[in-house]
Amino acid sequence: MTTIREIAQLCGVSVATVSRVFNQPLTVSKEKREVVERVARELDYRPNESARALATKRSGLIGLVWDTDHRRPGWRHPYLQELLIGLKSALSAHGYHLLMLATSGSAALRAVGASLADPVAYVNMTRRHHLGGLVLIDSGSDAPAFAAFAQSGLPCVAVDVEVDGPRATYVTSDNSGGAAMAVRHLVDTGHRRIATITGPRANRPAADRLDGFRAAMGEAGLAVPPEYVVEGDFYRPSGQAAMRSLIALPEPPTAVFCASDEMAVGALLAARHAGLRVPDELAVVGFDDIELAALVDPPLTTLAQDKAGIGVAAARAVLTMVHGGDKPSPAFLPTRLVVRASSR
Amino acid sequence: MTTIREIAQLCGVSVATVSRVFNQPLTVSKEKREVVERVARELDYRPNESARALATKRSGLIGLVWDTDHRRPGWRHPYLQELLIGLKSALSAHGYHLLMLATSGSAALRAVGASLADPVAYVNMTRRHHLGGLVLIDSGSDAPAFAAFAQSGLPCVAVDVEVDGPRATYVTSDNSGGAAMAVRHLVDTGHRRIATITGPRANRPAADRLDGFRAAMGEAGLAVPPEYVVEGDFYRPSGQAAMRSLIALPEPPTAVFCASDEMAVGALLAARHAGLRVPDELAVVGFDDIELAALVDPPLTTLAQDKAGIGVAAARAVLTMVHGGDKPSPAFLPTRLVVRASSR
DNA sequence: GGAGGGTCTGTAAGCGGTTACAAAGAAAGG
DNA sequence: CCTTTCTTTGTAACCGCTTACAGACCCTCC
Repeated sequence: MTTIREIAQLCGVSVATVSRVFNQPLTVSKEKREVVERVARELDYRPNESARALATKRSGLIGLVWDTDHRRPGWRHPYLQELLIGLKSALSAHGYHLLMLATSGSAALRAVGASLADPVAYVNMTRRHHLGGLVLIDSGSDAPAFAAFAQSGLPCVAVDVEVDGPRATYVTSDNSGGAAMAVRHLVDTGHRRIATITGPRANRPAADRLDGFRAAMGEAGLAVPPEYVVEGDFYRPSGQAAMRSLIALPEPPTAVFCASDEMAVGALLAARHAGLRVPDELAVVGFDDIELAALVDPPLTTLAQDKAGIGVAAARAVLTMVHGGDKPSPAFLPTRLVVRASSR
Repeated sequence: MTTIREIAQLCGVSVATVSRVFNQPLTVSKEKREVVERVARELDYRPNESARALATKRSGLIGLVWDTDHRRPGWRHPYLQELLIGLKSALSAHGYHLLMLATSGSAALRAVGASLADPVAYVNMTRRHHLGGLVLIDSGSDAPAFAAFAQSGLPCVAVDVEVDGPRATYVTSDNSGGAAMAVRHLVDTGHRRIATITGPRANRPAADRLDGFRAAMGEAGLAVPPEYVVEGDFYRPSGQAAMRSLIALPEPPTAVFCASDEMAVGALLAARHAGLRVPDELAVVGFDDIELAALVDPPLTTLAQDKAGIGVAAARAVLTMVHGGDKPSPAFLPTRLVVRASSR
């Protein structure tokens, strides 16, 4: 690897001048600048990132905190891949790389005494690596830990979790708006008895979807009896169980809005087991637009999240703060109603 | 952040001694070692990774090269999430973090003139960040670029792509063994006319699956007419098209082994459109065991890959080389036949 | 012609670690 | 008791880059 010193020597200038050419080009005379640039190009010079990070206390790295939930080993993020694509492309565009930090439960973190339950060590890690900021991806039960990150003062952007702190914000879909769209769609197709299967009460997106559901039902002049609101946990089995209980009601709903596609698939299964025809006897609407949604039978009407867009928004937010900007307000990305055969 | 110098001062020893306590503890007398360790713990000292990387030319980072294929924007890795979980947990266990490198097509790489087609810049990036090695995740068309990485001399481990180089190896499933299992299963359930829909010819796992198919058919004493081997591209539409052509044959197969679940789902769709009952009139077996496989109608018999295990194996292989070991031979992880209703 | 003010450049002191080398002290051997 | 050897420690150079500071040079203006 060629160093700044070799270039300086070849060009007959000092190392400071070479460094300036790359960092504050305008302070160097045109002639020297051009010579240095030419030589650097010929030698394919790239600054050593470790040295640069050491000297400037900044590295071109953004940390990614994504812990796999060991209490729910089968749990999968509904759109991790698209999220990463968005994140990565937006970060790349600004010359940043994404560092996936070691997870809790790992020897690496145990060695430094860290776990998501003890975010201090994570924050420490961030400083040691001179990370510019953190992107926090929820794995179902990290919200309390994320709150601690947010308090640390590091630039933090959480995805689908509400956090607050001096330099912390979050990005999520317009969950209440999406839920409202679902309700309006069901009302438009003639339904009056509409139930919902919610996500965990403590989960912000889940709460917002429920709020949106209630608001839109109110606007449509429809009542929401308490037994029409069943709490699930976003996973398929809970959707199936919830649907079973709804079907068993004396006056079962004719339509159900599920706060996740996984639960909606569970609801479809329960309906099938009960011999209910979808969408004729029961309409089902999900949320997420996971790949599966288009492929189940019948294909699922759902609210598509702008998955990559959420990644891009998270990247932008963290970069804004890294570059010294004020913390952006939380972003709520629009969802899109995708009507398929499970509601007609 | 506390530094080594502060600790040295507090303990009344030199910085060299403190450094030794962490790097070569046995060369320091027990008394001093204990004092330093105690003080370090009290001050919650952690070495600065940038400084350490600069001095040792080693960072605790492994690079991840995963480019999203811009020519196939909809393409998704069939098991990225599980792969990352495996990778990350195995790397974490040894104190390494995973650095997702900026992708081609990004400003970051254009700035340094890089793209996957020009791996030199990637390699350069690896050196600048003092990365220990690279894990290469195929996005469908990166094999040529990966070959160049492998030649660079950096420790490289590719997933599902065959590479060779001084310190390059790869990890994949036992593709031929899996395919053979599929054939034996179909033969056992009474099939004689068995066709296959393959992946792209240039793809190593696809080729291996075809080899395994042929070998097992040979062992069973069954012929494989050329029209029973149709090339697909792993994606659903190609599976659907291939199945259509198979159904149109004068003597159509009674069973088909698809080299991916995506294509198998396509085959199911084609069968449904043609009015063929699965599994009675046509048995279908896939490969991968993606989440979808269990949920299509009928649920798909498939060969489950040890997705997280592949990540773990890749991590182990790269760490072996990082720690100076010889390059491990390619790993072929066993697959597991999951029999579902699409073949009975 | 000299003071005042830019512009450009080099010197050198960091950033926070690691480690070669030398020195000091202790232990072992003759 | 002296030499040799081993253990332990400190000094200082170095990793490669950034940047504060000061000096050199050239203009402009009075």
